Amino acid sequence: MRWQDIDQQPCSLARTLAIIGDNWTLLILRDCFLGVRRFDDFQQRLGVTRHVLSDRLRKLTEGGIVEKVAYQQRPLRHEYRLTEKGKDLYPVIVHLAQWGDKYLADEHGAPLYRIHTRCGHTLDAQLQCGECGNTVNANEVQVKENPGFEGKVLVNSEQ
Amino acid sequence: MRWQDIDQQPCSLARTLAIIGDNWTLLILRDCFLGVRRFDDFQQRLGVTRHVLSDRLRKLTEGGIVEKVAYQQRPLRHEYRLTEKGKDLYPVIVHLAQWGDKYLADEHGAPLYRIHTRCGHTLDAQLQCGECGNTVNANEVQVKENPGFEGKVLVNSEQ
DNA sequence: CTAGTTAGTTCCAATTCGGAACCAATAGTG
DNA sequence: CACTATTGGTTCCGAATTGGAACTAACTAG
Repeated sequence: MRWQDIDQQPCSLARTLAIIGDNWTLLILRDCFLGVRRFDDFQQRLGVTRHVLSDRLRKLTEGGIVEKVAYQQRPLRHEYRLTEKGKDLYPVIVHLAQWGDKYLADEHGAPLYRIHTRCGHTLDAQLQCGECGNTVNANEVQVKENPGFEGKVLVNSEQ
Repeated sequence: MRWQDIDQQPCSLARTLAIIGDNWTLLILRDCFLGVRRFDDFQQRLGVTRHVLSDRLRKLTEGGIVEKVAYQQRPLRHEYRLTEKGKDLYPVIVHLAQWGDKYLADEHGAPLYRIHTRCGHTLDAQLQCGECGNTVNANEVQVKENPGFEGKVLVNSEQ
């Protein structure tokens, strides 16, 4: 199977990764959340080649994660802004960054840190259940199959 | 810049993505969390070619996210199991899947759903601050630069 | 002896990437 | 006016990676 056909799979994660799962896209989103909006700024910060950047931004735009907004006429120029749909990916970015802070930081420590302005502390991101409000541990989650999608899962044995 | 040099960047997210950010790896991790452990099972479920799978599993092993465990001698055979470090990526997987459930499901709905066994409800994953216990919104987080890493960030303007 | 199982490796053609140059539309400078 | 800079791309080419298929190694079962 080719990677570009991965969105055909009956899996929400696979379809999500078809839009944002390739090599540069999550880094582009990191920069979006840091406020970067312009083509050349992305290109210089990331060091990605211009046609790959162009391709990824096109896919993000088609996926409704960012939108092109004209910020001037004459000459017409656009910038890329996160949509609400795009902003909903924030927990993914935070958890990825925090995992890197925890496991991959060098002797200088993490380059960035995040403050939860509401409580004033460094953000310690946790997975929370919106129903009961408790912090969720991986082993407290049970995966079930939607009847109608049979035989695509494997939920057996202790993980 | 080549993708394989991305781990040189002073960014936790970039270094994380150097291990798990390429095309198939997050799908491999999805299957890990569903209990898949064996080479051929990964291969058949994902449809990825065998040498790409081999390469990705090697990187995950080198990164300490999974470990090879012998499950039989004669002939010696190994399976791949998530380490604690790997299990710490669970929030990433859940948020990616939930985002797909919300935005990309087709008429049949999401193929899988997750139950928070502690409260019995469908898991509604939220970003939580471990310090204050509250649910965190993206605009309640302020990014600061670690002094010593100057000029790599861009925290201006409303996102 | 033959077939099957499992975890890979090897080979080749096709696709994608990295690097660099180039293009279009316009503004600013001398 | 000519020349340079800015911005957001596109085009080209050689190099690297991928997809698909076949093959290998080390056994076990019948």
